[in-house]
Amino acid sequence: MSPKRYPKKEKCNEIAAAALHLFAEKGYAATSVEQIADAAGIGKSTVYEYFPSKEEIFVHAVNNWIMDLIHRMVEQTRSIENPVQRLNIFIRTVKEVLKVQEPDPKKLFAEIDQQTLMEGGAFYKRRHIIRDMRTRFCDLVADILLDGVSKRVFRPEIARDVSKIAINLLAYLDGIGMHYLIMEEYQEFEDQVDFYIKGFVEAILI
Amino acid sequence: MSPKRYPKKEKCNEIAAAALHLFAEKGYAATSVEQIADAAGIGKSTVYEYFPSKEEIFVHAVNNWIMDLIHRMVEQTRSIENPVQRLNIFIRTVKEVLKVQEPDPKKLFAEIDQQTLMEGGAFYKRRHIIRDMRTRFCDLVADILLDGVSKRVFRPEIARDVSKIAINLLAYLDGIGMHYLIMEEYQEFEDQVDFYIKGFVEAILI
Amino acid sequence: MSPKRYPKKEKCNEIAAAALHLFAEKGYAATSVEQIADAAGIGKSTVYEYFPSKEEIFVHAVNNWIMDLIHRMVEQTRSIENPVQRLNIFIRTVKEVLKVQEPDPKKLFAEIDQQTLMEGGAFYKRRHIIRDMRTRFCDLVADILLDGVSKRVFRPEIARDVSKIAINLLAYLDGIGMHYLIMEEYQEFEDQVDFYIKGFVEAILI
Amino acid sequence: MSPKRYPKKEKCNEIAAAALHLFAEKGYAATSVEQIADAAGIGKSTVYEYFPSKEEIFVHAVNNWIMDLIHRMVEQTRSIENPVQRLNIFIRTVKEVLKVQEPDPKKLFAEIDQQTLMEGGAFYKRRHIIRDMRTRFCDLVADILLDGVSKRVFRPEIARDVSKIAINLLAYLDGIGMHYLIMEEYQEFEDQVDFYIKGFVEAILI
DNA sequence: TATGAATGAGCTTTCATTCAT
DNA sequence: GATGAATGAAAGCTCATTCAT
Repeated sequence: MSPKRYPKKEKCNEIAAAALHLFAEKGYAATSVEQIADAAGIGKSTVYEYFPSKEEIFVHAVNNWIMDLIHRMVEQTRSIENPVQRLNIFIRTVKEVLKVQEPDPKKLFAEIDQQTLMEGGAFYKRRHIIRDMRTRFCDLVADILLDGVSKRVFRPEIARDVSKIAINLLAYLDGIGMHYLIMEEYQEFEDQVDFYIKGFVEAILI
Repeated sequence: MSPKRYPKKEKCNEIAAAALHLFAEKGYAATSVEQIADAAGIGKSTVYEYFPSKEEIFVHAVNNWIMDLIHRMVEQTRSIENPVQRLNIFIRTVKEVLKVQEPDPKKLFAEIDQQTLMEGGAFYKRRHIIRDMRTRFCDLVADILLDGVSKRVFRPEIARDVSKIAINLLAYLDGIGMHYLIMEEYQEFEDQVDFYIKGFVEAILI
Repeated sequence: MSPKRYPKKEKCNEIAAAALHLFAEKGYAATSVEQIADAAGIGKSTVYEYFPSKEEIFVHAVNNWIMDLIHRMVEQTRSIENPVQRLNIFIRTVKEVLKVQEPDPKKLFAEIDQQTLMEGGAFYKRRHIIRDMRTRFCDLVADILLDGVSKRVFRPEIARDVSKIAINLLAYLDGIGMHYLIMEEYQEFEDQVDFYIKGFVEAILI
Repeated sequence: MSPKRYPKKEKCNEIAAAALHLFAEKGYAATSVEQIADAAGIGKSTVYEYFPSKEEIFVHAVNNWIMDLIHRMVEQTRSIENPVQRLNIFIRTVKEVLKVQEPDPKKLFAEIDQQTLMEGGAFYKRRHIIRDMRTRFCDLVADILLDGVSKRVFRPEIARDVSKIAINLLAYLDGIGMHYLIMEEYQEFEDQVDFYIKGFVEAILI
């Protein structure tokens, strides 16, 4: 609303975006505010005109990034009628997201988890943000599954365990992303996921 | 050979063990060498008699811990004849390992992943150690599966994809551990894993 | 002359007044120009339209405050005929001044002393301002005493030492203000001063 | 007791002593830890081996200094039989203490008062230390006065108000010290005090 | 072997001040 | 006349590492 506020918000996002790349590359601890300032093309102390602390930069940057991610996931899968296709589109979107190189989302997830877990981490006292995000991802998957059940495409008995199934699917995707990040055989990653999903779909199809 | 070498190795392990707990609790970056020395009951500079750097302590500690872990996994599952039971024992051992409180293995895995991924991390130039470990876990699972195939308990067609299946199973276990670490509903963790494994076994049983 | 000049002066005083409260509350060093600007309801850089530096704000603010103080002291005591009563009115005015809560004059005096004494303090190179003020207070007391002598109410021999006596009285008032500021038994403050003054008056009365 | 502790304590005192001079000269805020380190002939970070913060250096330094001051005052006046002489010795010691150039005690008192008064000052949450000190000085004076009363040298009626009298005497000494620090006519300082004390003694002598 | 002591390099953060608009 | 934006300089503090003993 206020005409003054927008440029400030805009710049906040610019700084946060620059920071996100560094955090993904080197991690939170190893990224200095000076590096963030350099990457954003401003002076070190200027950063503090927009954020009260390094921690806040991280939280803001991650928040922006995750919100955008969730938004895209929802958008991509929203209007598709066929549940199997919808599930496939969801998986394709996940794979696409994980394929991005800059900033590498797998590294970011690792960093976020770290900062959520460790005492004194940037998200340690804000787990709720991370939990919310995970919950929303689960809800998205659960929604697709229940939609499939109601359209008599997926087996009716999965309705009862839909939340467990969604969590397990996301846990797998988390884990396999991490695995290939460390193993670095990126080319096999998609095959591997496809193989998993094939079994997954088979198991829930009527 | 040298009679002095043995006590040196012993003490290395003592220090590494003390360090491991701190690394798991607070993370690598937030653990200072002084804290490690205190925990090991020695002077700060004495630590440098046994390790050339903080990084080396981490690598050594993690190495010890993982080697022990793998050894235990192999031991537990080695001599069991029934493939289904063997798989269940494997899963039970994994769950038991993940249940340990001190040092929390889930946090350690997160920290290890972090240090493997991030530029300048302690394992960044030693990914091979972490990869080896993952490979050995995969081999263990693959071994169980192939054993089941050859005993005509598991479907023969899984033999072709045994490596993919093993990787996927471990990825899931990784991911679900992380999930519950962040969501903190520990009590549901075992249920969730059991639910997954039930579907998994059903899918591979003849 | 210039019609613009007057509003400028007005605003200077407004800013200085706002600053004075902050200086009294938190001290010179701990008060930032931003806080002063906020308190004055203007932008930070606008402050620099009216003052060339933070130091100048302090000097101006203190100057205004002290000038007003002296003026009031003189006004209150000017027209009283009876020397004893005049002295009492003077003391009563001092006590009243020291009782003010916002801005606390004792804290201000402490801050002024500090800034006068310490190398690089705001008044370090302008001691003359503070000295002038002290001199004028002394002169006021001396005037009261000499008036009493000439009216044959105070002992004639004090005339010779009138300046010493005045300085000592003011030194005492300074010191006792500070004492009670630190000891925080404000309620006893007036009793203590009255006790002192009683002795003082007895000693100089014929 | 512990043989390790003593050298540490010794060095603490050395650093504190070096710091005291700087604090007296430039004030607490304007003295940087680096300057303290330089003055003590050690590296900046070495200071933090001995003190956890700059504030603690100040508190320690002031504490040492004040304890020594009180000790000397007590020593000087302890064994004197004649109450008038004892009072004079007390005053002489005060004057001597205030005459010291390095570190200037008057400046230090000003700085201590400042740090006691201002929110967030080094002594703000430790007023009790400063109050204790003031109380001990008062007790010393009160002791001298009561001794004089019991020896029938000082008027018996002062016994009732001994505490008030002591406070007033010290307030005066505080104030006059400050006065001459600002006015810088040091040479007149002693005359002025002597003049005051002469009147003071006359008033209490039988 | 063991360590107390020392430190340099680097971090996050603050703030008085400048300047284009 | 007023200010939002930017910043250089400096502060307090941490910590892995070195070294003499």
